[in-house]
Amino acid sequence: MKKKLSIIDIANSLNISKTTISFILNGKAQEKRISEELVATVLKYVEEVGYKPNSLAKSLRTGKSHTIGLMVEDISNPFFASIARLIEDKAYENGYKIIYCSTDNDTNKTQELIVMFRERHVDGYIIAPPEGIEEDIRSLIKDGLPVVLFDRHLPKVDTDFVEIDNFFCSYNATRHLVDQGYRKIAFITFLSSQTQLNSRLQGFKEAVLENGIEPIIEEILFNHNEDLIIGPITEFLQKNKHLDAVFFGTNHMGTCGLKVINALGLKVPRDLAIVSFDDYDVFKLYSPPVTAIAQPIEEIADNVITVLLNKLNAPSHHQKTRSIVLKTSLNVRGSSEKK
Amino acid sequence: MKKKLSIIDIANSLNISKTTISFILNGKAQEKRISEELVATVLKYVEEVGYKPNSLAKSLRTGKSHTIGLMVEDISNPFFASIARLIEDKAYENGYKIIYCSTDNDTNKTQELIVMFRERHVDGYIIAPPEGIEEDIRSLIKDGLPVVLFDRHLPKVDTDFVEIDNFFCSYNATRHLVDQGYRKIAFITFLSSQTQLNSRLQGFKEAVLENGIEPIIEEILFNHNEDLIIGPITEFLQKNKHLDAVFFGTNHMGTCGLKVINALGLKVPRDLAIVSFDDYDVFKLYSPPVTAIAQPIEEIADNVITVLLNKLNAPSHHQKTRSIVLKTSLNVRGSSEKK
DNA sequence: CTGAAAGCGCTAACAT
DNA sequence: ATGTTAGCGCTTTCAG
Repeated sequence: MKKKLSIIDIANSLNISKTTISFILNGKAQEKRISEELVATVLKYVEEVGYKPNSLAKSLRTGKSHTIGLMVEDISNPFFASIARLIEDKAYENGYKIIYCSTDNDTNKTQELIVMFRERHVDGYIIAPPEGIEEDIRSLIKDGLPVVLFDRHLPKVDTDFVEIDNFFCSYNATRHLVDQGYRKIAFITFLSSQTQLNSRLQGFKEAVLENGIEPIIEEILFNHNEDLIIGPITEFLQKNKHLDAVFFGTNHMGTCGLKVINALGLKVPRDLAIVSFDDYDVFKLYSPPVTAIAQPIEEIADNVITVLLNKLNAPSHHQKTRSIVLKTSLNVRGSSEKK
Repeated sequence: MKKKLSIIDIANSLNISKTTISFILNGKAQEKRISEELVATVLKYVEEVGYKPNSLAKSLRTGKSHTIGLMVEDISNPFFASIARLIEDKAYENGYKIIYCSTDNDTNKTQELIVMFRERHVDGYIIAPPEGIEEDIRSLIKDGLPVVLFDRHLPKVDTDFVEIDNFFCSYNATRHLVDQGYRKIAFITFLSSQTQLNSRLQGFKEAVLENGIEPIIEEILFNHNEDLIIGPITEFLQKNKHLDAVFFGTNHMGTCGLKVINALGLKVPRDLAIVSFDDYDVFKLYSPPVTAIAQPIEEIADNVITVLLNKLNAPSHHQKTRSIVLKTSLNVRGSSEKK
C-alpha cells in the first residue's frame, strides 16, 4: 500500500537537498550549522510521514550493520537462554539487534556460522567458543572485529572474555562435600578441554587430594541428545555403588544425573549426596533441593555487553584486552546434608 | 589484512564482466547459456580466493534479507527457548537466519519491535502475539509480508497460525483430575484474553461443569518478575485450603506454583493434586513427578517453519491461510494419583 | 548553511 | 554467450 519512502521523496516534498536531510537525521545539524528552524521542520515532517531510513542502504554505505552475533552452546539450555535474554535486552537498549545461533560445541558448525556472520557483516561477536576454534577467532580479531568470549576462553588467543572463577567455586563446592563428611566423591563432567570444564575439574581434584581422597572422575562425550548422557551416567553409577556423593560439572549434566538417580531409585542424600553447577528451577524444586553453584547471570551479561559496546565505540582498536572473572555463590541445600 | 574482495575484483582478475560472474554465482548460467568451462573456471577461482558476495549489497538490490524475525514471549522460558532452537535449526538449513526478540507480552514493546524488524527488512515473521497487536499484524500482511503466528492466534486477523488443541487438552486434563476423584479443583492462569489461555480456561470450565463441579478460577497478572506471580499464588492457596487439586495454565505458572507448594509445605498429591501445562524437566523431576500436558514442540517448530517457507517461496501471495492445530499428550504421573 | 555528485557491491534489463 | 549500464538508498566530500 503505502509505498516505502526514501530520503529523496522527503527531500523533494520539502524542496531541499537530501544531503541536508541526511545531516539532520544523523545529528550533524549543529556541526554543519543548519538553521534550527529547518531542523525542526524536517524532523517534524519525517515524524509525520513516518519515514524510516533504509538500514540496509545505510549499512552498505557505512559498513556498520548494528548487529551483534551471539553464539551460544545451545539456546535451549536454561543457562544460555537466560544469558541470551539479558544480552538481548541490553543490546536493544543500545540500538543493536542480536542474531544468534547454537554451536552445539561443534567446531565445524561454529566455523560455518562465523563465516555466515561475517557475510552478514555483524559488527561484533559474543561467543561461548568450542575447542579448536582458535584460528577462526584470531582471524576475526586480526580483521579488527570486536570479539568477546564468555563462559570459557581460549588460552592461546588474546581476547576479551568474561567468565566465572571456575577453579575456586569447584574447589569450594568439593570442600563443602568433604566438610559434610563425604569421602567417595565423583566428579561427572563432559570430556572436553574447554577452559571452564578443565578448571572445574582441577578445582575438584585439588580439593579432594588436599584431603587425602582419591579423585573419581567420569568424563562423558558431549552430545545434544540426552539419552547419550543418561546412558553413561547410569552405567557409571551402577558400576560405582560405593560412591557417597556426586558433583555434576554443568547444569545439563546435573539434570541428566537427577533423572538417572530417580530411575535408579536412589535416595538423596542418604544414598548419594549431590552438588551441581548452575542454579535453576530444577535444582531448587527437587526433593531434597539440590546444592548448586549459582553463576551471576546478570553480571555476566552486563559485563559481556559492556565490554563489547566499549570496543564497538572505541576510537582506537588498540585497547588492552580485558579478562573479567566473576564470583559465584554456593547455595547449600538438602542434597548435601551432613552425612 | 586481506582486503574484502568484490565481484569487480574477481571480474578483473578473470578478465570477464561482473554480470557473467553474477549470473554464474546465482545459478543462471544455464538460462544464460554460459559455457560450462567458464562456469567451472569462475566457480573454481571464487572458491580459491574465498570470495563471498556482500549480502548487504545483495539485499539492498533484491529487497530480500534472508532473515526471519522471531518474536517470542520470553526466550528464557523453556518452552519458547526449545521452540526457538528448533526453528533456528530449520531456518539455517534453508539459508535463513533468525533475529529474535522477547515481547514480554507487552503490546507497546511488540509494536516497536515490529517497526524495528521492518526497518531491518526481515523477510518473514514468526510471532507469538500479545493482545492488542491486531492492527500491526494486519498492516504487515497488507504490505505483503509473510506472517505465521504460533502458540496462540488473533481471532480478528486472518493469518496462518499453528497451535495446539488447547480446549481439548485442558478439558481432558481436568477430566483426568475428576476421574481421579478430585472435586475442589482450581485453575490458575494468567489474566489475559490470549486465545490459548482462554481456550484452556474454557476447557477447564466445561469439564468441571459437566461433572456438576463449581469452577474455581484464579487469574494472575502477567509479569516477568516471578515474585509477582508467587505472591498471588501463595495468597490464593492460603485462602483456599479446601482445594484438593490445582491445574496450572502454563509452565511458568506451574513452576511458580511448585515453589509456593514447597514453601507452604504442602504434600502432593495428598494435600493437593497437580496438573500443569507443558512438560519439562522440572515437572519430570519433581517428587512426585507432575502430570503434565506435553506440547509437540518439534512438530510445532516444523509446521511453523514449513508454512513460512512456503509463503516465502510462494509465486502468488494469494494462498489460503492455514490454521494448524496439533495434538498434545497428557503425561500422567504421581502428582495426580487417585485420591 | 546547502547542494551536486560519487560510490558502497550487487542484480538484471538491455544491448551486442 | 557476454558486456554495459542503471540503479537499490544512503553518506560524505567538495564546491559553492
